[in-house]
Amino acid sequence: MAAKATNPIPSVWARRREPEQPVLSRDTIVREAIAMLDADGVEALSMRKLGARLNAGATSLYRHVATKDELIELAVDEVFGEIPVPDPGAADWRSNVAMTCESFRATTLRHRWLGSVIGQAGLVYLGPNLVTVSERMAALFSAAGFPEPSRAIDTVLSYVLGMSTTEAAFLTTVARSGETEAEFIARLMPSAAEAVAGHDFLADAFAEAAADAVANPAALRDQKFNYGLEVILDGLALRLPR
Amino acid sequence: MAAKATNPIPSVWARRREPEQPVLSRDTIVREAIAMLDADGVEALSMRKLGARLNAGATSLYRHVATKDELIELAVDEVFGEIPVPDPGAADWRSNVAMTCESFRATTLRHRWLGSVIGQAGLVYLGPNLVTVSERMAALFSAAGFPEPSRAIDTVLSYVLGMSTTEAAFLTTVARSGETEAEFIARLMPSAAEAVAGHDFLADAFAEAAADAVANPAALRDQKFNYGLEVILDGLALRLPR
DNA sequence: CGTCGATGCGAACACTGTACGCACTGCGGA
DNA sequence: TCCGCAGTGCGTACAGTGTTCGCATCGACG
Repeated sequence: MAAKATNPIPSVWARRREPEQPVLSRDTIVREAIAMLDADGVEALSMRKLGARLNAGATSLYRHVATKDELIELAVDEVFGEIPVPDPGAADWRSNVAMTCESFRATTLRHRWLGSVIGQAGLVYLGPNLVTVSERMAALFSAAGFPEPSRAIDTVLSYVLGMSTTEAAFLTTVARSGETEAEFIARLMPSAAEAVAGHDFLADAFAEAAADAVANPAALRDQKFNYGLEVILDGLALRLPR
Repeated sequence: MAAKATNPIPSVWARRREPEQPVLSRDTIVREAIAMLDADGVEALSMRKLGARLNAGATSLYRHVATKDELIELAVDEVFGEIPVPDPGAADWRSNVAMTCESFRATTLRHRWLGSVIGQAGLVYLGPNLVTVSERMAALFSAAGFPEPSRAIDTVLSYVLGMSTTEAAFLTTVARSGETEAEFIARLMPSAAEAVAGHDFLADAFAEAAADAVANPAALRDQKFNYGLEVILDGLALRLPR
């Protein structure tokens, strides 16, 4: 009874060697979960696989994390910690806000699962890192003299979230195809052309953009993002007093 | 061998009575899937339950739909068909675009799963209804004289998608709590206050908005949405020639 | 009447998240 | 020195999941 069948002779040599491994803790679990999410997307994260990566049984994780959803919440807030927001004095408010938005976008594209899980759960997390980002953005807009900083924040963040989530989803599809972005777009072209056939305005836009799209897709996405960002910053500027 | 053990005596009376039911077809499947998604959200949709609702076995659905993901794609495009886009001549371009955005938002809030599945799969669907919406929006911006209609479309749609996805996720959480929106917010207040404590700008904003938030949450959401929309329309207006 | 393509479906496979209870550890107190 | 205890890991099990496969049955057509 004292010795299991699989380990009949409990000798000194057989005891305690795992502690070389970094021990199971909430932080290591979250870190490894983020690594898995980055590598294979949100539907590839399973508690069993995550446990295996940590040399642990699947159900051991539940000692440190209440549920898989909670684990994902933790991962989301962890990732929000990667978004730097400059101090109000760093530059003019437009540059400061623009830089923050670029960082947000970069983070969303680096962790392409972010947008989709935010879409599922909303921004109701109230995790410390998200709160910090919000606070520092509020500081930016307040210093610039905006009467309703939180309105401005909501506007800007909604745009960035919507745009970069769409981008991330697209890039995920591309990655899954095993092709480069340009190859994928080239392969998509015929069916896209067919889809817009008969729709005059879209057909025009398609004809114009097609060449650039395969030539330098990433640059095109950057331009698209920046166009919308400038539109919003212009619109906000009109709301500054005087 | 001709008669199964479960149905030993094939009599006339036991034969063919289901055809009273509307027959299994792609359209009825998609329609019923949307109903289930609306009722219980995306993670409550399973092929077995959907089959049961249609008085069919789970695997029968695969005769009409290649995969669950494809079924969801079909559901998404179906729902895009609910978004009316006015003709360019209906009113001035600002009103036309604003109406379209309101419709988009309303549809996203009516089908609260929409945002989250778009976040997962992107807008690469190219379904006919999405194409139609895009075409008609392009017509709107072109008629107004915008030099780059598709850029304007992307900007506006990204904002609406981001904002209403966040809204929908929040409303889903509320619905799951069984409370009204105001009750839920009231219950959330203490932990929100704790989360923003020590963050001066957020604490200010919180103190200002707290009362309105419980008094009329829906109106507050409307205002928030319209603020951002007006910002973007202002920004776009600056890009009109002359 | 016989054949054929389309349709429905039961069983099975490989997974999933998670509840439960047992085994083992190191530590504080008697 | 020993005991008990709190914390941690994990094997097992359950109720589901999406999807494949092969068989049964149907209406239509030659």
